[in-house]
Amino acid sequence: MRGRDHPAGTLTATSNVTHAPRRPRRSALSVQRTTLADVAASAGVSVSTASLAFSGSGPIAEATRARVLQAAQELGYAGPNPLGRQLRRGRSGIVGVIMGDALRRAFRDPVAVQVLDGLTATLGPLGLGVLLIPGPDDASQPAVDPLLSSAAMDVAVQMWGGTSDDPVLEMLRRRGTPAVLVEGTPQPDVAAVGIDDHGGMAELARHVLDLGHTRIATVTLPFDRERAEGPADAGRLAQLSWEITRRRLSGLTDAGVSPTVVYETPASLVENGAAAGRALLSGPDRPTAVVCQSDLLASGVVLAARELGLRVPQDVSVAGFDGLDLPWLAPDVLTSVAQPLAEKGAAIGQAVEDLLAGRMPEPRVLPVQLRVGTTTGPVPPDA
Amino acid sequence: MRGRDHPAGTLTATSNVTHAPRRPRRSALSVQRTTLADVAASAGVSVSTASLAFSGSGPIAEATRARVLQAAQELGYAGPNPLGRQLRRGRSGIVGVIMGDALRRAFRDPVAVQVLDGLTATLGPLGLGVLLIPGPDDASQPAVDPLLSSAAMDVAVQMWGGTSDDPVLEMLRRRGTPAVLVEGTPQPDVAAVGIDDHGGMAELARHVLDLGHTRIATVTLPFDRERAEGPADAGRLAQLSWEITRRRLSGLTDAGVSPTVVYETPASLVENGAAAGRALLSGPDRPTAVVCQSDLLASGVVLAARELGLRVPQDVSVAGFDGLDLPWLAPDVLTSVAQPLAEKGAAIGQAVEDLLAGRMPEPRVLPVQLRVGTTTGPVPPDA
DNA sequence: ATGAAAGCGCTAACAG
DNA sequence: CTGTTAGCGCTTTCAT
Repeated sequence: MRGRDHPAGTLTATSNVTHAPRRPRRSALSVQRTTLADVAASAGVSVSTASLAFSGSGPIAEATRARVLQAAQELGYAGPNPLGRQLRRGRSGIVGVIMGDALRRAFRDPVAVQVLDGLTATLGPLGLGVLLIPGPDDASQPAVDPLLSSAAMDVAVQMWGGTSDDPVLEMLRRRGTPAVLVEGTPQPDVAAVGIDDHGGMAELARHVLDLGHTRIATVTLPFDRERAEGPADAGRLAQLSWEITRRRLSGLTDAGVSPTVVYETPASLVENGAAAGRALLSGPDRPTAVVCQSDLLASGVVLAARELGLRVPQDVSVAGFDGLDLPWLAPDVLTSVAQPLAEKGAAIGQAVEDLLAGRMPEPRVLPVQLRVGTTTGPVPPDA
Repeated sequence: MRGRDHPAGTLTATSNVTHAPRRPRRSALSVQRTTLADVAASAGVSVSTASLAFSGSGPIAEATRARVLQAAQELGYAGPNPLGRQLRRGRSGIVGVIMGDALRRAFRDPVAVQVLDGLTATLGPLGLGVLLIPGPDDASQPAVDPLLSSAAMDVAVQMWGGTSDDPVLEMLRRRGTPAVLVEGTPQPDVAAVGIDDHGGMAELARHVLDLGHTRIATVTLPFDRERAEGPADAGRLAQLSWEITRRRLSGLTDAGVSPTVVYETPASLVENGAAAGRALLSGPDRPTAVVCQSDLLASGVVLAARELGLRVPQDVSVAGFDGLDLPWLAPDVLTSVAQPLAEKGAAIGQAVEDLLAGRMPEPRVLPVQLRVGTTTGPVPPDA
């Protein structure tokens, strides 16, 4: 009883006798929208019955339903106002998807796009919609998008999520919004979907080692919100906070590769790979193999190699991660580790469904597969 | 005066004596969420004052606000529940964006992505979020996504929208949702943003004509939801219902080009362009120039030409539309008509803002610019 | 099968 | 500057 008791006599006094009858103020956009009450009145039934006619839940005589629908038709009523329904049900039907990056970059990454596609395909039939929430742009921007703190959403999905003290996760916890973390650090209160980054990268590493390479450089995904660019020294390596980057890197080193250079990029795009490629391949002591943490980065390195007149794989081997189809790299086919992107999206969708049903789903780790293309070959004899 | 609690004796007649006190049923997800009323009680102020403390609208003593915020902090209250706020305000803060295609395809189109990026950049500061709504996949699917009829949104944006009897627009009208139509047929009740397709394509046509070409084929965007593929005969041409396709086509013909073939594609993607290119360039009497309605289609044609051993532009000229940066086509640079993509997104955002303010914005037609690259050249002497 | 009542959580108009 | 009151539009018991 949150404070609204009145002494008996006061009721009339405090009641709205003194208030002039208020004109309901409406949006300028819509002239007095029709409500379910209007429809019910017009059909000569109660609001609750009219509600039944639309929701289909609960018993209602076919004739009555028809009458209600008829009345709705006549009044141009397009169905229950979602806002009222949402408040009543305590559900918005919205899944917030926090992209792993600023949208302009995120959408250029086929990995993000294909996962998002798989996700929407799963969510659509559930009647759930996707609200796009931009991820961290760079460290100069606020850490969490305002939408994250104010938008209505039943569940949030963080695409390649961050660390355990990630401000995004903090905010979601505060709001009590259940979350699915994709490619992040597992946490007890958050559902997790990921792939076997470590295993996949280790397999790729063994492939490259088997070819005889020893001077192997690696080009990585961003380390953190700083998004630095260039070779990472020990100090910088210690700061590596993005889990996906860390796991792929440790897959490589755990398989026995000691990279000559760990080259950090600010984003997983072709141009960043090209920049890395130019830096790595134009100096002295260039590596005979460059293992990249994404296909986009790898294709940039291939482009840079071509630019520098180096033959792939005769002069330098290049490998990526993700297993994208990159026809424009033709005639080359990238050696890569394929991850099941659509399945990943579907798995996220299932996790969302579970959370909505009040269940915490088991962490999912999807398998990956080494796919040898034409961009890796034996170490050059003169190297 | 609906159902508050009153001192036992007074209102017993009208009150719910017969009703057992109900346990409020909550989502299984959240254990009894804190509300503004709880915070207000804890801070010793009224709910409305507490509301003021959060919204910042209206006068409130600094000390009071601090006390409320403090109480919120202690109770772990993350701010007003958006559902309640939305119902009360009659606004959801959501802009539904109906993509021009199934998401998996839409996201592969840099045009859609860059416009979407420009749009979100404008909408973000306005506190508006983007709800993704898939567009029509093909004719076998339902014409409008269920989200369109049930999701809460204040405004809808239809990306390269359809015809005047478009089922999407019909639905939005029924719901009374204001809409922005991008690249569609102008309509009195809908805001319009587009580019000068006709003029741009005409300019491109003149460029090609000036180079001496006469056997000119054109590769077009989809005609309608059917998404047929192949040369369009007169009958098919009469069915052309997507405005953007029509305008770009008429820009070409109005400039004096009579295409040898009008080749319709099911989507604006590289592979569709490649398929068209193979079809157009491998037969006899092949055109000396192929003018495409998008850069993605054009780059597919270039790839097909290379595949067939044809030199671009010595053997065949290829032109596109959009002005995308396609580095992987290197060393070629596509001749194209550049459209201002980010500005387009921003213009859409402004239209949304206007509609929300109850104003119908003037139709916007953004300028385009011919950009001559390396893929168009003089007609081959032997042709 | 239908109706009455309650109330989801919030903001805004108004009075003081 | 603060509190009171009303009610956004709907769904859901519960009683009939």
